[in-house]
Amino acid sequence: MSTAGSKGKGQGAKGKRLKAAPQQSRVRTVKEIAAIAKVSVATVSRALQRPEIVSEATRLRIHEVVKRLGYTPNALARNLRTARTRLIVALLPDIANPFFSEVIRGIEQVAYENGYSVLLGETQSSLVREQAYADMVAARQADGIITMSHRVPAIPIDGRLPVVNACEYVKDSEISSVYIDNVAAAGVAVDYLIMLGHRDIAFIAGPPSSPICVDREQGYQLALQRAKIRANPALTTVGDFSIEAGERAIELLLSQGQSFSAVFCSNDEMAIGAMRALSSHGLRVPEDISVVGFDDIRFARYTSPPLTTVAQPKNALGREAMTMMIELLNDPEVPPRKRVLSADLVVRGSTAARASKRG
Amino acid sequence: MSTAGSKGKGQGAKGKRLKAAPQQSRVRTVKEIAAIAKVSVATVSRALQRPEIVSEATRLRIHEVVKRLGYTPNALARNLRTARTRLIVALLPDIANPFFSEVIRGIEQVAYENGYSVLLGETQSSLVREQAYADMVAARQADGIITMSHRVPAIPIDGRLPVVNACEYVKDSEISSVYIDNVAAAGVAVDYLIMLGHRDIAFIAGPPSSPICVDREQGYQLALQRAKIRANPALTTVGDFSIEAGERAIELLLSQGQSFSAVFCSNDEMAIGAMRALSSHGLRVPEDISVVGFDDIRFARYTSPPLTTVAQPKNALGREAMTMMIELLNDPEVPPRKRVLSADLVVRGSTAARASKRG
DNA sequence: CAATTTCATGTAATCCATTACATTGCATTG
DNA sequence: CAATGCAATGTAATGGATTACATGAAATTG
Repeated sequence: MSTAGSKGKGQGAKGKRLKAAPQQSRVRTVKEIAAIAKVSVATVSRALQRPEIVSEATRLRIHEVVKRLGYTPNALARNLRTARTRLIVALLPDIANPFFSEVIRGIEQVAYENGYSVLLGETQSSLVREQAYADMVAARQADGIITMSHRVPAIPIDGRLPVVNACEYVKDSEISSVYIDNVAAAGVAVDYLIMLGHRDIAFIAGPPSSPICVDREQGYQLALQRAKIRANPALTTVGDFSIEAGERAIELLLSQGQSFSAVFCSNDEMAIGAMRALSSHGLRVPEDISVVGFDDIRFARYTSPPLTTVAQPKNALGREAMTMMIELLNDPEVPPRKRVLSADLVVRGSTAARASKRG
Repeated sequence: MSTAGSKGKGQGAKGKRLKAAPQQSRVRTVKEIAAIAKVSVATVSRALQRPEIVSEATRLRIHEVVKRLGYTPNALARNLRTARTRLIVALLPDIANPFFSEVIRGIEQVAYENGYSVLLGETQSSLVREQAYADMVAARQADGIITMSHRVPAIPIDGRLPVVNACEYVKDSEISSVYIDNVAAAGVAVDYLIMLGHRDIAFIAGPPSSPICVDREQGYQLALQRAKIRANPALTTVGDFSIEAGERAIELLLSQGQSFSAVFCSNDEMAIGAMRALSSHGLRVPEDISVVGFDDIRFARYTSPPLTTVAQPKNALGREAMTMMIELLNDPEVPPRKRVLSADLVVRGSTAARASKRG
């Protein structure tokens, strides 16, 4: 069932080496433009940077030449001089993760609107790679870093670190962060399950190294307390945010003979895994077990049943992070901020009132 | 159900402007390192670039100073001099698309392994943005472009364009491309449906502007011909690769009263949409209708039923594209190649033998 | 031992645009 | 009309590294 596979062929047809066609169009420099337009390089630069301070006649002349020769100023030279690259590193563990890819989209949008570009910093959770990207800032190849992990990369420069934290947050009060109130959001989700009559609510946590996971767990605990439900520690398991982790968590609970009528998961992937594992054990969602996820990734509404989940404002998180970054770069004196966006519970088909009788 | 929202406060507590703490650690330059290590700047540069040509004593001395002062060479200055940025733009319509995000991951991996970084060029299919990223190459802010669309961005430089095409392909024989044989791959999928006894096979096509979509449709047509099945044009509809498009396509077919026992979709999202629409009409997959997708995105195996689909080697496509790009940058003389990777049909639960009797 | 390499290092040009400072000419003002 | 200001443009310094070319010393060769 494999559909062929061929190597590229060797030498191209006319593989002679045409030595860059004698086409008159080499790479241009200000100097050439200046010479042709009969002005100094300074004037060319000014005509391009701040046209209003150049007389109309010269300006038009220069622009004509620039256009005719297709001149584009060398960004490297400019950046070296101005000490700004207009590049921002977006540091994230995994670009294929649907949550992060939505966030990065928000980042990209605001970046584009402001003349910045985004450098992809996929770390695969490796500290080495994280550091490698942080070093790009030190090497002045990027102006700042938006990190989606809970670590603040060490950048050996002094003064204000050009770092903004998104989704996750760090204790460091010098670092601006955007995130949601995970304790509250998780609480809302669990409140809802309780309202549906569930009392034995399992929790699939994320890696405890990340503060947001701790918060979500705390939200879960607090919600139970509010409802005067004694939390059963055996109902809490830890996963790594993968679909498989969700499956394993359910397998574990079932194999231990735990009794529960609902599961709250720290992210949607684990919820999807959980739903799969449940149905493969003949348990129906939501009739037998209700499932709630977290994030509201693109596919959450297309699972069957559609997943009830806490919707993070993914795009807004990204947009806001980039906005803060630009603010910070424009004025290193602006005080760091911790910005909290709101998250909403989206009720879909994976949750239902607790069945009158059942484990 | 909303969880708070707060603005940052105005002036910071000690908002005086501390004039970059007297901490002795400013940004360093070769000059300083050279002065401290009592050598010339050339020697420092050499000690860092090609340590082997510097005597051991000096090398160690320089490295010691570099380390002690935490010196990182200014990448902008280096890039300006060497005319290389080691940055590659990855041009794609949508980073949140799970197919592309896997490809870009492959790109990122090879880039990282070779000391390159990836600049995210999300275009939202806008020509303006596509051009904006292409211009970054002209401005020497990036070394090349890997495009995942079927257009070749216009870069006003001469000689070999530093462009590689991934997933899609362009006619231009001067541009290297990596892709799968879409005609064959689609054919394999449809052959399989035919083998299961299906004869009325609907096809949900993608945007005809893209060559790969044309190819997939052709593969579908050819497979029918091979089986001597007269293609029913009414069974082919066009979508835009979105889940909603898949739903709409099915709605349309059903409302027209078309009869079919299988649907082949040009991508997985549309297949997911199709499955939803089918089941919302009380049609069971695969008992009543078989569904086949294309791409094998991460979630394909987690739909219910799990989706039978043509698995594109997403990571390999990305890796290969970046590999070609590096080759091309290292030697602009290497002839352009068209590299075809193999794709395999992955049979899961959304396909079954045609029911003995049924529309 | 003189002649020739080789090795290690230094000097200075170079990459290309930005911009501080200098200059020129003209208009305004008292 | 001299003095002053401003507008337009030019000259040259600057950003920070890389590297071609130059130099001196040590090693090799005949």
